[in-house]
Amino acid sequence: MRIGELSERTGTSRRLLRYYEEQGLIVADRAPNGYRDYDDRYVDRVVQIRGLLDAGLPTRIIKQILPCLDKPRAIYFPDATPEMLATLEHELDRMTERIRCLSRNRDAVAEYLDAVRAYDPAEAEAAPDPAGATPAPDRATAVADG
Amino acid sequence: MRIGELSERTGTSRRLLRYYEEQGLIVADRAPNGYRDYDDRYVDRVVQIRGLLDAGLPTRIIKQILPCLDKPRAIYFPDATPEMLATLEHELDRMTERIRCLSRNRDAVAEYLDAVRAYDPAEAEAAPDPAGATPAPDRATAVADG
DNA sequence: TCGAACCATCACATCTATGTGAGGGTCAAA
DNA sequence: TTTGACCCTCACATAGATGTGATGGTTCGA
Repeated sequence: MRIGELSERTGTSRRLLRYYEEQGLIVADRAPNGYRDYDDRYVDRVVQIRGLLDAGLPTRIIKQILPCLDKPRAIYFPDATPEMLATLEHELDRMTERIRCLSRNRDAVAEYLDAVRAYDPAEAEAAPDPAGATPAPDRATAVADG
Repeated sequence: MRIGELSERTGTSRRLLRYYEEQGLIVADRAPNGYRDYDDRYVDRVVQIRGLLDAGLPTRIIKQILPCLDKPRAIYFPDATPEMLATLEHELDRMTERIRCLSRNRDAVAEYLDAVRAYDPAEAEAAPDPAGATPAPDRATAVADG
């Protein structure tokens, strides 16, 4: 497929797809006319890249870990230089730490939202209504037990 | 404590501490001479901010979720505007997605590293040798993809 | 009293991931 | 042949997190 289709299927601008290529995250074949030509599996690959970027990893690290993610990976073993392995171990730790931090905070936010949902404004009669008069917020309805 | 000590205890530059304040993530008391004065609990607070930043959350979102993280939080319920709750729910989803993505990739990297560690070049000598011939090649070229 | 070590604000620089637009090819359909 | 929808490269712009330096005030010990 060409860059426009990949862009649509991944929700990623053409500009960024070219940028990822420039950063060495993806490599595109070229049609005789110079157009980039992408394999189907690039859809998943790009989505994965976007997820990692969104999670805070820089392209230079993503570039390092991407080769670990291909399934038949044994062929890469001889490629692994000691520095690269050290980088990977370090990034592994950082990812674990990120996950821990995110999980902790996500749980806290979830707990907060649960508590807010269980909070009945009728019980706090004099509660001010700062944003508007709508008494029923669209999504925040009773999830907790009544 | 003053900004220098907080900087040392959190491993965060003074510049960034002022930046976080500018972004509304922290609020410092001021001594009569104008110096910022921080409570002890700011150490944890700043570390938490750094963790969230590292995990890819922008300051504007961190600012929103930080109030959810204080333990005696009931007083915030009436403060929660519907838009803020919607933002939080959305961010909750994004955090969950980030965690999922990070976990998946971390596991893949860990699996890769385990495999590399278990990989004994001596065994590869007798085994089908995919690319290189010597036990310690500089860089073997990955042959067939797929 | 002096100098070192803090602190303040302000402004400019940098890096990374992105947007946007200019100037120009390719190609298929009207 | 023209038009419109693609594609190319190149270059400049922006936003967020961060570094660095200028300029000057405060504190404290020698």
